[in-house]
Amino acid sequence: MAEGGNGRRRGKPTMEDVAAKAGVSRALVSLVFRDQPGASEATRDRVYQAAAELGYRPDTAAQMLARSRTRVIGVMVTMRNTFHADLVDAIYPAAEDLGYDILLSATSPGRDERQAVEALLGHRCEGLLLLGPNLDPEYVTHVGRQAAVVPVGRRYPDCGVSSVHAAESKGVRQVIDHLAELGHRDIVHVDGGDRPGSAERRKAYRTAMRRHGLADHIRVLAGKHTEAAGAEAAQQLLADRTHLPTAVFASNDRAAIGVLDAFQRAGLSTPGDISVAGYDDSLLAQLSHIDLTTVNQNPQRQGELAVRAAVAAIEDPDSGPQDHAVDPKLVIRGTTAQPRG
Amino acid sequence: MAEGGNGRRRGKPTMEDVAAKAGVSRALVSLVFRDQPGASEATRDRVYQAAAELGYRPDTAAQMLARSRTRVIGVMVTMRNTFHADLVDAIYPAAEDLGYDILLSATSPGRDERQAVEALLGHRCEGLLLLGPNLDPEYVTHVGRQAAVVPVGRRYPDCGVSSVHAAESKGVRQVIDHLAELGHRDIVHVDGGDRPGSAERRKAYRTAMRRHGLADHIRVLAGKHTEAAGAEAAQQLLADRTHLPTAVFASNDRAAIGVLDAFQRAGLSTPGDISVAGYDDSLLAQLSHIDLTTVNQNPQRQGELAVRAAVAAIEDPDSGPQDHAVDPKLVIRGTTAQPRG
DNA sequence: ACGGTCTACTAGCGCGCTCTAGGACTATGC
DNA sequence: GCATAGTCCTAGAGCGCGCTAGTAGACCGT
Repeated sequence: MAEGGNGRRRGKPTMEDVAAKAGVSRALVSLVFRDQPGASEATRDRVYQAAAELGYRPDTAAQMLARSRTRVIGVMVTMRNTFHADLVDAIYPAAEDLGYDILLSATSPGRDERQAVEALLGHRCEGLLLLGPNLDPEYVTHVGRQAAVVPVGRRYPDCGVSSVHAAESKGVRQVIDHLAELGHRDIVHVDGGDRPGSAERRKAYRTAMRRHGLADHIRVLAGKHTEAAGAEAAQQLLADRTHLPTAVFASNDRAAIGVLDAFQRAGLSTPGDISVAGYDDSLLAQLSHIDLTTVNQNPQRQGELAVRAAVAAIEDPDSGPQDHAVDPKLVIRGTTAQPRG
Repeated sequence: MAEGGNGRRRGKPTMEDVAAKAGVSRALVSLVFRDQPGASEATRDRVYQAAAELGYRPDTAAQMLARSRTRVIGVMVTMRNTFHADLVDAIYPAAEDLGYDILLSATSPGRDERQAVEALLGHRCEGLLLLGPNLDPEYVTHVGRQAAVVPVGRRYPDCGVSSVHAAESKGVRQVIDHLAELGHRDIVHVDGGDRPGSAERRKAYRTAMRRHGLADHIRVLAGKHTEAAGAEAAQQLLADRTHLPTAVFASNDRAAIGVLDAFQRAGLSTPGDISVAGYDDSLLAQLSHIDLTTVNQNPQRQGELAVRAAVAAIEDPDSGPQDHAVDPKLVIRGTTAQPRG
């Protein structure tokens, strides 16, 4: 090994070592590393120099222990969810800005949400961002007493926790407005079953339809947030061709893609024969060969707000829970157009 | 608040509190929680009881500090990568089996791989799994001296680290064997540029073609691992319809989907007019309306092996680096069939 | 009575850091 | 001269836990 010096894995340098090397006390090194006043420029440089030479890195575990604060925010995510990925992209820089560290814990088949949350609590997270949680309110209330919990994408009223979510009704309304303005009247909604947000979207669909005087055209098909469910709903529509709607609004992009696919297989063209809109503005929707009209939920802003809400709750525990509704934005692409005739 | 007792966020119960409540010493509580011999059944029960009543949870930071071991393995992931999601699914249970904790750190636009790794090192990870890394060998060597590094999906020879990856050549060979057996001779490869694994796949394609006596039919189109790149390559093929191949093997699923889409738009049917195969067996490939023949890289096994390799290196630092090649498996779906005529 | 060997437990140091209290030294005012 | 203030630094007490060394008591055999 052509390496100079300590090629050992064990016995990493500590503050003590740095202090000895720089010829100062351990406390002074701590001071310098925490960027606190009370050390001369010259000494600071010596300390940094010594640290660099030793390859010193502060021990997070010890820091956490020593300050009773950990300055860590845990995030429960689902790896496969691209919306979560967008949120995480926003969460990291927002947390760094406020001087917090981020810990990710994934749910997956074989690792439920509770396990993911427990792991984070074990790491003494002061804040806990739950992305698209499906936890029961009792548990959230319980966890909310141990950390500043912020569910994202779902509200937990009466749990005493802040939350961040999209203003579903506004997004849905934009979709229906868009379709109605194009001249559509028969607009069917394929819903998302019991997934977070689905109930709100379903309700908002009904409201928006009524607002356009289309109450008689309200039609909701049971669905889920999967391609298969979307395709199945489309099959249901295709079973009675005489009553085909001119537009379908699916509760999320994946379902919309299933709908699209089923129609195309049945020989219908989009948006010529039928318009389709989704929800989420996922990467899928953006693919050029899909080019789906959908609703962007502004994950950037949601992520940022979630971090801020958590930090606010951490640093002032007496501040009550806050509810942040982020305005979504309609993204018009190629799957919606005027109805035929 | 209709809650009984300590609704405070600060001042979480410690081992001391549990000990006092159970009427034993702190050391005994520690013993019980570590599942070590030396405590009677009755006392164990009392301790657990007291802990439950107080809502006690061991402090990970303190544990890490006290044993000089942290028993933490950090994982660098890219959230949007579904293959990484599959790996993580396998990593969690494998780590738990061996008594290790998992910490996830995501790369994202605005957070490069080094930052993700540094964050993990700050948390004193003993092991470091790098999923699909793009780091330079010098850095990997450097980090390898501080933790047991295991790159997954890419080899770092001469860096002194173990690695886990798919046996690319075997996967590619299976694809070409499959296509050749169906009767294809004009098999074009759309490569993946400089992405990890692409060079191996390109080379393996050439070798496999020669093995089938198809050296004269070798044809590689420059690509990338995106739908757009796949579509572009397909356009290139479509430009000269008299020399259309009968099959296309893309370097990953996303590119394959781009190829598929471009062909379908051009009025060609799959697999009737042309067969298409991908690589990865991503969720996309599994969608019923895509139904892509592809190669499964066995993420389950790769994740498991990666954890084992890291633990092996941690617990016996003198064990040399090991290279684990995981056999991939061809998944035949609906986009490949006998060539027309 | 003695030592010996169990089992069931406790005392207390140290992990690497933060942070309060205070010390040493110089500069300034009167 | 003395007090006052400011600057740069150090001592040392924890943070919550793991773990080694050791103790008390029970039981055994002689």
